[in-house]
Amino acid sequence: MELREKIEAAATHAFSEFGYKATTMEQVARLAGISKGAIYIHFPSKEALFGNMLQQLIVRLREAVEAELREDADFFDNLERGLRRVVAFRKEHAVFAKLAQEVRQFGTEPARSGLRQVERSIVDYLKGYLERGIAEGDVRTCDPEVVAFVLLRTYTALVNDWADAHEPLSNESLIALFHQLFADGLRNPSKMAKIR
Amino acid sequence: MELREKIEAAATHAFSEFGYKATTMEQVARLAGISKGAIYIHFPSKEALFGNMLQQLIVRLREAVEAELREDADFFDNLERGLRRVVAFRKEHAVFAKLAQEVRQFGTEPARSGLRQVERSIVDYLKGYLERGIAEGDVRTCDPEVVAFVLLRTYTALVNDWADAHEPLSNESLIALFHQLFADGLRNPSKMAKIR
DNA sequence: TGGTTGACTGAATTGGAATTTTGGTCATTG
DNA sequence: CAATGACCAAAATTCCAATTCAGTCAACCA
Repeated sequence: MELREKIEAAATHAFSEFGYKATTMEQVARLAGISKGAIYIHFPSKEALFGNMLQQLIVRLREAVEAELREDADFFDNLERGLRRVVAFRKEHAVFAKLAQEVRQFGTEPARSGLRQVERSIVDYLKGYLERGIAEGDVRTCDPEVVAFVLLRTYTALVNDWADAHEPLSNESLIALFHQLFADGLRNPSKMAKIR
Repeated sequence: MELREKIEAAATHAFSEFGYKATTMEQVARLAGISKGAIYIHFPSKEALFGNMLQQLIVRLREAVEAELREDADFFDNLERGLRRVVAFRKEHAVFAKLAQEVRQFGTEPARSGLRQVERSIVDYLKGYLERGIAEGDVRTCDPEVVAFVLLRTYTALVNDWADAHEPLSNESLIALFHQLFADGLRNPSKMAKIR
């Protein structure tokens, strides 16, 4: 295992467990079995190490989702497949929840801007995916940027905030809810005649 | 004008402008043109004064929305009417945004629990409204509690957070977006055949 | 001698003592 | 006797000393 990879693994572990500000470079070094100075041969700063981790997580998540998609399936089928893969990643994206909590509690600036960047990546990805859906005629014409934003925020609200005051949603309920809300809408199809 | 009403008006004004922790009882008294002690004849504590204001705002908002609803209109028409009334309330519900910002910045506990209560009121109201929509057959069967939660969170995300990184949405775009997302869903109706 | 270390530095953060502000009370007053 | 504002205890804020920690670099090997 390359030294760089050892550092990356140690950093991911530490940041995931303790958040940004509570993990020290000393700690990462010890976890990687090297000294603090050696980290700086591979990464110029703590923020760079952190950014690198987020980048990698995003890439891994995207690759996992993409492996799940089917060329021949329609947009909503694939949305469901992707969502199913994402919720299975609980362990991996617990970091994001941890960091969000840190931002709420301490306002740690690098954690905040890191999360902003993660949000941008995800919204951009969803946006491109929606654009393809529209081009192929599966999705109604809409502003893909806003819709992507709403999809992500709905997901995080349901996964992170809903459980504050309710039983947490099972993965299946979450997927069913998304399908019901966004694919088909709330309108009762047997009353379609009532549309003005 | 009753003394109590004067105090309420002064409190609403102060809390709206400065948030919870930055408004002092002295200040409210001065704004109401009375002395600090006099407030305590009508309200037992600062928190009570604050809670009273939130309560009133909620009631006024609900009444304004309800005045807009039509017995003979279907669920989604009425949702649109209500939403239109709510967005016209910008001035009034700026307090909520102000308080949310205070909670993020300082974590002021009374502001946090006040907002929790406001959220509960609104979700409860939406829930009842959804239940009627389901009973009357306008709305597809669904869990009204989760859906109410998602509707509110989507609204606040679009009104409060979307503008952090984009042009703010016009009232009309917001209403159109809600209609498109939740009433009809994203699925392109001309491809309905593709549903498995 | 190139790669690694860990003592070192200055900037940032923390803890807590001293000081100020403020929610709430109540004897006094007009 | 309704209203006031001086007063009190508690909470918040301000300092400042002590500590922590990101990042550096002279010394140290292998």
